[in-house]
Amino acid sequence: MSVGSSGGKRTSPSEGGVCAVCGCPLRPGGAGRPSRYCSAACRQRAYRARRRNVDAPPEGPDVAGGERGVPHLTERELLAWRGMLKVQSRLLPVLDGELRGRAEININEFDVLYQLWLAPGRRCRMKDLAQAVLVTPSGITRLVDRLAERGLVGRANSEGRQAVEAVLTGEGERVLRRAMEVHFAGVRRLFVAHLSAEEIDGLARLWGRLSGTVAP
Amino acid sequence: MSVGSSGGKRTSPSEGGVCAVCGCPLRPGGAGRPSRYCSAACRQRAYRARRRNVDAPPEGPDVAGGERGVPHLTERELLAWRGMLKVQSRLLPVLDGELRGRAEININEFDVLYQLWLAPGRRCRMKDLAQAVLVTPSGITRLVDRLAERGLVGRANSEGRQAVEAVLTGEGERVLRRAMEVHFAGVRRLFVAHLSAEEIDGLARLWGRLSGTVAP
DNA sequence: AAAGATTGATATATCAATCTTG
DNA sequence: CAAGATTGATATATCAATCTTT
Repeated sequence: MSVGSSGGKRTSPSEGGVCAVCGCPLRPGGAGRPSRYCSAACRQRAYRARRRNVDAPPEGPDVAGGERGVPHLTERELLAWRGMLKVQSRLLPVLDGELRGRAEININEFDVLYQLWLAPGRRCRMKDLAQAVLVTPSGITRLVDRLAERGLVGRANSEGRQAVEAVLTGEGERVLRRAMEVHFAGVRRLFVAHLSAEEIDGLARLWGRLSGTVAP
Repeated sequence: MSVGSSGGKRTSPSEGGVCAVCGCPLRPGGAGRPSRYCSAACRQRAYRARRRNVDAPPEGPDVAGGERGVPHLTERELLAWRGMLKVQSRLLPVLDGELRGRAEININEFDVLYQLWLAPGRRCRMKDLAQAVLVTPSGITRLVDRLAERGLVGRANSEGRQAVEAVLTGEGERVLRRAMEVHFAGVRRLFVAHLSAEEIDGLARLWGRLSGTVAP
């Protein structure tokens, strides 16, 4: 494919489909991409047929390499910033996977249960919960919906107030205890274990200072 | 609403709708939630009618507060970890918004253009690009699709190789230069400006060490 | 009217499968 | 077949609007 192509659409498989090579009916197929061929052999045959009429693909423009420094930041500062992004986006999927696999909740659901558990009375208004979990109001509504369907939290509208509160249930607390066991062990193994006591202190101080700079 | 309710569904607005109070036809309405009332007045009337037959909602279980320490981590270690999550998830939406508003790309699209710009020949295989941008293979396919539709990158399949390469176009580089101006100024203002030189160095070193611990 | 919660539409990521090519 | 890329289905977040209650 040549430069500038945006990978245009190919012919879609016919409805209720037959193999594009031999015409055999295709298996119904469940999730994932639907197949156009009844077997790997037919797929190969189609490939070889295509190969016969292609010519060498044109080259893309080879822009000369130049400066790579970025505006406004030194290399060191760039590393301090992008390193954080990298570390976090490598670690979070691992921690999320551990929770899904061993505690049946994802990492955002964990955060909701954890924040409720921290709060006095194991309860928190939706608005404050959204702040703590770092999602939007609609995000917290749907997170709580999912957890409520499983009986891990309830909704309360105590004393005729406008605000709705989410409340951690007994079952929710049981799930959370198991999840904390898994999750915080993971945080230690993947993050804390690689840092010195001074670095831990330094980070804790530094995050505290930065948290003040972008208001919630 | 009482505890344990999961906020069950309400009657949905009738198709092609009329006001639930006065029966007037509803305005067609564009995005967002469709309305059930023709005016705020009718909405209020429905509310007052509902109010007449509700009794005090039952209270939720008020679990006694207990221990709040978490397993496996000290308080300090917990701060060092959760502070990073908090700072990053507060800063990223701001930086994303700045890019969308002033450079017409989002922060993941920025990352793709930036990584291509860093690479020799302004080009990079899809697989390596996915690694650099920290998304899955299907994620990078779709990101490049979007950018290619706008002419900011192209696809090349040079020298009969299996791998596809994404290539930064001239237009892509123009957009990127503007975006870097906006973005890295934001990173300085929101992050770097609040740290000492020693802290910057410390962070850069520390991220380098951690990056090695969870393999790409 | 305003604060807070919810909802339909939508954007965009991942997952699980297939396609493409060597 | 294996490595790499793509795609349909799906999960889940945000956005823009309305609903709910004070």
